Formats: sequence, C-alpha cells, structure tokens
Amino acid sequence: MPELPEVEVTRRGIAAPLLGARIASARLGKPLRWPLGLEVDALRGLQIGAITRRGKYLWLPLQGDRAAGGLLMHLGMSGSLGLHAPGSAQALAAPGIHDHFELVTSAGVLRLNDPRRFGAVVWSPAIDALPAAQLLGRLGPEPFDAALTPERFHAGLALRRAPVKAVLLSGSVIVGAGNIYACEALFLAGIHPALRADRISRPRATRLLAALRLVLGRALELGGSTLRDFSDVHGASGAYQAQAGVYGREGQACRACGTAVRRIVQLQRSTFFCGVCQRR
DNA sequence: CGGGACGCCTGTGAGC
DNA sequence: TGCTCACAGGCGTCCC
Repeated sequence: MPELPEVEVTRRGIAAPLLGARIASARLGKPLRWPLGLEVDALRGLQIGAITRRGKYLWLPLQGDRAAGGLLMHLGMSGSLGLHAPGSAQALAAPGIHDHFELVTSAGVLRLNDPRRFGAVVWSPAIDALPAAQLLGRLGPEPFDAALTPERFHAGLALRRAPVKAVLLSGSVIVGAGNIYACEALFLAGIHPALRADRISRPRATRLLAALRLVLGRALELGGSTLRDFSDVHGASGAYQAQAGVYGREGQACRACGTAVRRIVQLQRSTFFCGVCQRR
C-alpha cells in the first residue's frame, strides 16, 4: 500500500496525538519481517516521543526510566497503521486477524494491520545505533531535501548503468518513489524507463527530479489517496484512477498523445509507460 | 561495488 | 459457484 506520501500521511496522523503518550501494554500477532528484538512486555510504561520518518520507515522514540530507544516501523507492501481513540468501539474491539502489532497507550490504540506481513517493527536502542542504523544507512537523500540539487541528482544517476526505473526503485539516489510514483514521474519527465541512468542528460535529470517532487508532493496534498486501496483515518480513498497517467493503464490511451500505454517488466515489477512520450 | 533474481506472505480479480 | 493463475504499493539477502 504505501509509498513515501502514504507513510508521511500516516506519520502526520499519529505523531501529534501520540506525543507524550504512555504505553500501557503491547501485543504481537503473527511474525512480521523480523523479530521485535525485545520482549514485548518491556515496552510497557515507555513514553512516546516525536515520531519521525526516513524514507518509508517510521521511527517512534521511546523513553522510560530504565530503557530508552525506539521502534523502527515499516509498512511493507500491505501495511497500514490505525490509531483508535481511547474508549472508542474500535479501540475496544478485539484485534483483527491481520493486526500483527499493537500498542495500547494513554492516547489510544495503535494497530499495525498488514496482511502480507512484509512490514516490520524492530526495537533499536537509538535511531543511529544497530539495528536501525543498518537499515537506514543505505538510504539515499529525501526527495524534498534542499541539499538534493539537480546537480547532485544528476551526479547520482551518472554513477549507475542500470535502467533509470531500477535506479529510482533502489532508493540509493533518491528515496520515496515506489513502483507507482516512479512510473508516473518518468512519464511526466518524458523519460523511457529502460534508459540507462548514466545516459540521462543534466536537463532531463532536472526534469525528472522536478517530476518526482511534483508527483510525491501532489500525493501528499491528496492525503495519499492516489493509491488503489489506501484509505485515511476517515476511510476516504478516492481519486486513484483519475490521477494515474500511465500506472495500471496498459492498453489504454496515453492522456498526452493517445498511443496505447505499454507494460514491461523490470526487476520483476510492472513498468507502465508511453512509448511515444517517453524517449530513450 | 553494482546489477539482478529470489523470497518473504496473503488477498483479489480475471479467466475458465 | 469454484478452481487456478497472475499479480499486487517493498526491500534485504544472496550470487554473479
């Protein structure tokens, strides 16, 4: 479900209510990607600090009398976080079969629902200590980091011979664009997804960076509602098909030129593009 | 090291 | 209606 905008929307939805909340109890469901790395009951009594995001990871700092650290969370492919107000029907309801992590706090019940269980919740003594540092260490710059100039972005692409779509998905030159937004940004920038990253000129790299920011920023404004089955806390989903330029539109007319949108497979993932509008 | 395949899981929709 | 198959928003690990 989540690419960067959806993770950021999630963060914005839970950060303020959970700031300063105290954990009354915690519970694990079926195993996620990795073990928690801590006895789940050890979370009891810890106080939640300011929740941050790096790439598609969320960091929940936790402070207690004897323990300090935090939880590094990832929503994987199908994860979502729900925060249910104390005393609400949802908070009182038993966890669903796909609720695999739960924090009962003074500010409500936080539940990670993740059918495919590619997501993760991992204890780390600090965000810059193992194991968090190991996972975050390979991430490239944030898309809206002002330090990521067109020059630097272009320089990053120039080091890679793989297809530009693969480089975007790798997250080493820029984080946050998943399969959908990578396709959409390449379409907006008029760049063929199979073009080698190091063959992209400075002007085209500049356009691609702008397109990535546009696509991710727009999704953020729309509250992450551009994904197929993403729903916010109010259950609003919306506008997916209306937003997509190429993603999921194989065989349909390109909105710019009318040519049939094509689908190819790269890294075992679908890539959608317009063979006319997007040049090598 | 870079590049690409694999595997982790469950759910859903299309086609028969 | 029920089965099978392809495919789904990610990413760490492993092998070349």
